Amino acid sequence: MPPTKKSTLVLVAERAGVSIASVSRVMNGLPASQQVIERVRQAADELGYVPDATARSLKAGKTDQIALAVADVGNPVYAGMMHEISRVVTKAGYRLVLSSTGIDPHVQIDLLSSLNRGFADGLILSPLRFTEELCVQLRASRLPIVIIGSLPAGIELDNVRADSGRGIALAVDHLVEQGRQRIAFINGPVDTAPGAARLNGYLRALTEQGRPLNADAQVNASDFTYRAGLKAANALLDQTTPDAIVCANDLLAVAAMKVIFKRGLRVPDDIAIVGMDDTDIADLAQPAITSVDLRSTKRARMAAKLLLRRLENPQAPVEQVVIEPKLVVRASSVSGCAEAEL
Amino acid sequence: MPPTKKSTLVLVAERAGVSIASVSRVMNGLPASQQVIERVRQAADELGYVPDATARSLKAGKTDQIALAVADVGNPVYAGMMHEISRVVTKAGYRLVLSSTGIDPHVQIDLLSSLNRGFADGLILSPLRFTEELCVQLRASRLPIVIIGSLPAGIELDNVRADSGRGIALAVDHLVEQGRQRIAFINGPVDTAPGAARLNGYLRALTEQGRPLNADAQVNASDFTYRAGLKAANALLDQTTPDAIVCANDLLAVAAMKVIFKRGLRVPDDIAIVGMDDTDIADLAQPAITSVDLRSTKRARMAAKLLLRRLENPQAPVEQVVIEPKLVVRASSVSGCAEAEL
DNA sequence: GTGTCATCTGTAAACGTTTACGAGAACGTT
DNA sequence: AACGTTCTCGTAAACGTTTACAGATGACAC
Repeated sequence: MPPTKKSTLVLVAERAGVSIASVSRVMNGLPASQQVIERVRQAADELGYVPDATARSLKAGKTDQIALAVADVGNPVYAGMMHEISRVVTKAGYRLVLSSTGIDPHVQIDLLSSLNRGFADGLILSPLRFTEELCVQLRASRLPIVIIGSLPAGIELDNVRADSGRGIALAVDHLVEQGRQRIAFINGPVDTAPGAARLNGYLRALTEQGRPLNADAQVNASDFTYRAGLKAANALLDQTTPDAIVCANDLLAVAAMKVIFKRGLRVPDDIAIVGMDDTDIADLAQPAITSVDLRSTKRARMAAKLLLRRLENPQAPVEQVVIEPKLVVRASSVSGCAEAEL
Repeated sequence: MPPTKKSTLVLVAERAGVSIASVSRVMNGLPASQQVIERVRQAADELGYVPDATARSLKAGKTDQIALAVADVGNPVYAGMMHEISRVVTKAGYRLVLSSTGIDPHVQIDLLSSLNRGFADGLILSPLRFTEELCVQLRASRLPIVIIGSLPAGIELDNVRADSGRGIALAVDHLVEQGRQRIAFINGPVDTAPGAARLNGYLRALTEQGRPLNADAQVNASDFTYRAGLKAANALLDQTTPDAIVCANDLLAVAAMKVIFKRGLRVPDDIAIVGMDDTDIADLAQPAITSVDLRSTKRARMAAKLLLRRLENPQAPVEQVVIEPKLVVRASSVSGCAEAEL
């Protein structure tokens, strides 16, 4: 199948009757006489020569690769982020190396140590949990790292995060405005960074609105997935009867809605629903789901740019960006306008 | 931020008072005296030594990287495939380099030529269109390539594809069985490989069922996306009144359903819907959408395994796998059982 | 004809590994 | 004591580039 064996500078040089240095220069557009240029071009064409990326990397001390590590490639939020990051770094001439770390922090630690082997020039990391060991490795890394998500104290890295607590507050305030009284909350696991922030935002928002905190009104799904959401929603509706549910992401929201329908209740008439992330799913659902836009593609773009900036200038001051969430109101939370909204 | 400068074999060797060959041997677990092992270990620890991936690649002639190129990372089908491929190749010790090629064949051609630079050991490619130039490059590649999707004649590469034409036929047959009379079709662009196969399947299935081929009953969305689906569905319903619609993927199906609702019609009572790909979206929709499962994760897994096999044994005979589609029946196509299905 | 300068090109070192080869040591056998 | 084995370890070459340096050539002015 391979038509010819791999050809190198040496082979091209022999065929062109010049030194390898000249070949290298011609290939890189450095000054050379017209005659040498032509002979090298021809020899290279005839041999189908392409310079070897590995050798070049070794010499140059850079790989032109950027590593991206996210918890779950299957999650549409992360998929969208990947897409955006891929776009930005590709335009800057980098390749993207993908790691799906899952929820286990150990995989991330392995990743960090192999990053130090220099297979990439930098890393964009979006960790769900921070263990002590992970923090140690983060501090010890010799290569630039940008974190998507909030950082524990004592780690000075470029990062960009959404204020998801504030996002939940937007949702709660909106529901209060709509006259909802019993606002429940379906969260993901609270031992993750996003889970903790969202819980925090929910409690704070209710308090600020002068609402009682009712333990029954809050359940935690075992994961940020649709299937976990079905179980959580059933548990919630077994133990209480809310007139609104805030969900920690859109998958949980659509699961909640499914459970509500199955129990013969209506959305938004009986129960209003608000999701989070503003993915396509919120828009596709029937009725369309009000959702807090955490600007995931914007965050992804910023993260990529922060990393590119640091690769250019390793001495740049650490930058920490917080992106404001935005509520996108759709039919699932506004009584009486379900049809108008469509 | 970087705590120490990068350390190399030479530095470790100096500190341990041995030769670099000994250090290399110890690091790779090759035989050495107890004394040398201990001195090297200690020196390496003190210096925080980790072997350099690039240098190792150059010497070994392999990168331990596999490239994956798909049209659109944002599409949930591809996201799921990526996830699966990532899982398989990671377990085999490879990293995954991601390329989002978009719909432009030129990006793929660039990718192929840079693949010949040797930044990866092999490639998994899922092209939407085959241009002549792409075929030339595919034939000329020195590195193993596995194609996901069907191949034009004259290209001998490992590949794994779904019989999506047959999938459409399954959908049509199912709808006929359900007593539907006017079965319309919302396809994607027909100048793509999947679009052509699906159109073909639709026409053949109708013919085999002895149904008339009605030009009005078929529209092509400009893309396999939700937004394009809305326009296509509106166009379709403006020009004809089907009692069933087969859609070339789930996004188009959910778009069609949205349009149907907006026009005050019911699913499945007035119009039955069948999608394709059997993504989460089909399951989440309300009502849940019957969908043809093209086994994308299975195809992805097979593709990854084919590539791993070829990397082990470059001489292995070319393998071409066709995966049979399967119809997953849900509420959107079965009259009167909408509630039962939930 | 000599000196200065610019321009082009080849030699060789370097990037950080792995590994073939051979030298030497340790040890047992005769 | 001489010899063969076995084991350990260092020397050096190799992987395919880039690039500092110096040598060669020619042009030009004096």
